[in-house]
Formats: sequence, structure tokens, C-alpha cells
Amino acid sequence: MERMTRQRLLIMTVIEGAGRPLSTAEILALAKRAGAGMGIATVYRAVKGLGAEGWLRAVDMPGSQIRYERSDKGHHHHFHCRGCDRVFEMAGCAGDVSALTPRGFRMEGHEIIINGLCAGCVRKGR
Amino acid sequence: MERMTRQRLLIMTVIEGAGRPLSTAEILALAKRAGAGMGIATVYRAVKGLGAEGWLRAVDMPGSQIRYERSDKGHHHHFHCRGCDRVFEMAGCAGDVSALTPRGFRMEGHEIIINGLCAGCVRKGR
DNA sequence: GTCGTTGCAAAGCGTTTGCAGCCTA
DNA sequence: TAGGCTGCAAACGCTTTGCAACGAC
Repeated sequence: MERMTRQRLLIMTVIEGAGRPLSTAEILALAKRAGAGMGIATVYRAVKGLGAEGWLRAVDMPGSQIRYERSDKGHHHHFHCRGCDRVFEMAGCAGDVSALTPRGFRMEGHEIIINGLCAGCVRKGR
Repeated sequence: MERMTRQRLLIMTVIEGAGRPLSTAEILALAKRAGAGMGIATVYRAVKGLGAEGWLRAVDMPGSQIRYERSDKGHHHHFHCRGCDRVFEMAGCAGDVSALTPRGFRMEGHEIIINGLCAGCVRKGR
């Protein structure tokens, strides 16, 4: 990730402006819509490089694709809507998760995922 | 899942006796060690069928393969070891997760995943 | 004996990699 | 101009599927 190419700048712009975690396919589609020639391999290399640099972070939702979001958002978790398959950020964190860790194990991180229906899908009666 | 074949019985026995969620590769390896000829396709077809029947449940760990465990275990969560890539059960649940749910959203379930090193890998100094 | 199940191999599908040419610094 | 980056296509790993033979009932 030494040179700032047209493709890489576009990928960063797309992720920055998305407002929600994006999959590689979504990144590619949005970048192409913005008018740049782009291969899927470039997207994979970019998210890998940007992840290694700490610029973005992977969000892996069980049963769905991996998405990517900017990593400057502080500690938070995600809500996965089964109605529209979108992922939303949730502020904050329920406290004492580390109490679950078995004796002798070393906890390094944790993930909390809540699934259900988002406000929009609740209104639509799904 | 109408007939109880030698292979299917062995797969159920292996999952029942494992004490932790198993991947298809682990199920195949354990079944073969138990002395049965077995193909990976049979394992996939068995876990799919047993899942549809409600006998087992899929455990999807971010960044790793899907594992399978018996579904009669009650509410619990999982620990993912980055040293040996195995998954362990953790008893109980940190209570107040629902407080994270955004206003207007409907929570239907939640998942808590802790990652780090298991006791064995801590001892090995990974 | 019937027909659901198995095992092999091929096909899918998302992700990664080799390589020649391109383009940023 | 050097060498990191791109795009294509092939390789890869996990999962699914087609099909002929097998075996539970």
C-alpha cells in the first residue's frame, strides 16, 4: 500500500461514504458505477492491504458475507437484520463478557452480534 | 434422513461424543479413525439433513469454517482459539445484551464470540 | 426388490495468486 | 525510470451435485 492509485483512492472513497459495512462485491459494484475500470482482485488486494494498515476492519456476520468498514469508529458491535440482510452499527458494549472465558484460556477480543429486524422491517411487518 | 446407515450412525456418534463443535473435516477424520470408509460428501449431506431435523446446529465462527454441535445443549456461547483454530463451548451468558439494540429494532437472538488462546496453546507459549 | 444413501469425481463459487504490462512517485 | 499495482485468468479450498453402485428396510 505504498502508492495511491486511482483504483485504491476510489475504493477508500466508496467505503468511507457508505455508512454501513460493504462486501467486496458491493465495493466493486459501487466503484464501477463511479466510472472506474476495476477487477475483483484489486478489491481483494485493497481490503487486505487496508486491513493490515488498520484503515479498515473486516466484519464477519455468521451466515452472510464478510463486510468491511472503517476502523476509526471505536468499539462497537453489529445488528444483522434478517429482513433486508443489512448490517447496522450499535453504539457501546455490554460489560462483563470476559467472565465467560474458561479457566486457563486467554481472551484477546470479543464480538457481540444481535440479529432480528431493523426498524424499517418492523414497520413493514416482516 | 430416513434410513440409519452405518455412516450416519457413526457421524452422529462422533458429534455426540466430541464435547465441542466440529468442522466437516474433523467429523470426517474422526469417523475414519473409527474405522469406517467415508467420503466428505456424505458428511456434508449428513450435517445438512441432521440440521434440517433439528438434531444439530451450525456454529459459524468469523474467519473460519462452519462447525456443528448437538442442538440440545441450551443457551451458551463459543471461544475460538487462534492458536489451534478449535472452538470451545462456554457455559452461561453475559446478561444484558439486549440493551444494545437500537430503538425501533426487534431483537430475536444474539451471539457472543470470544477469541484468543485456549489453555493448551497458552501453555505452548503461542 | 425398492429406492434412499454412498463415494467418487466434476462442477460451483468466493477468494487468492502468477505474470506481463501499466502507471505512480 | 524503477518497481509497486493492476487485470486477467488460472489456481485454490470448501461445498455441492450428477451418477452408478450399494445396502437398509
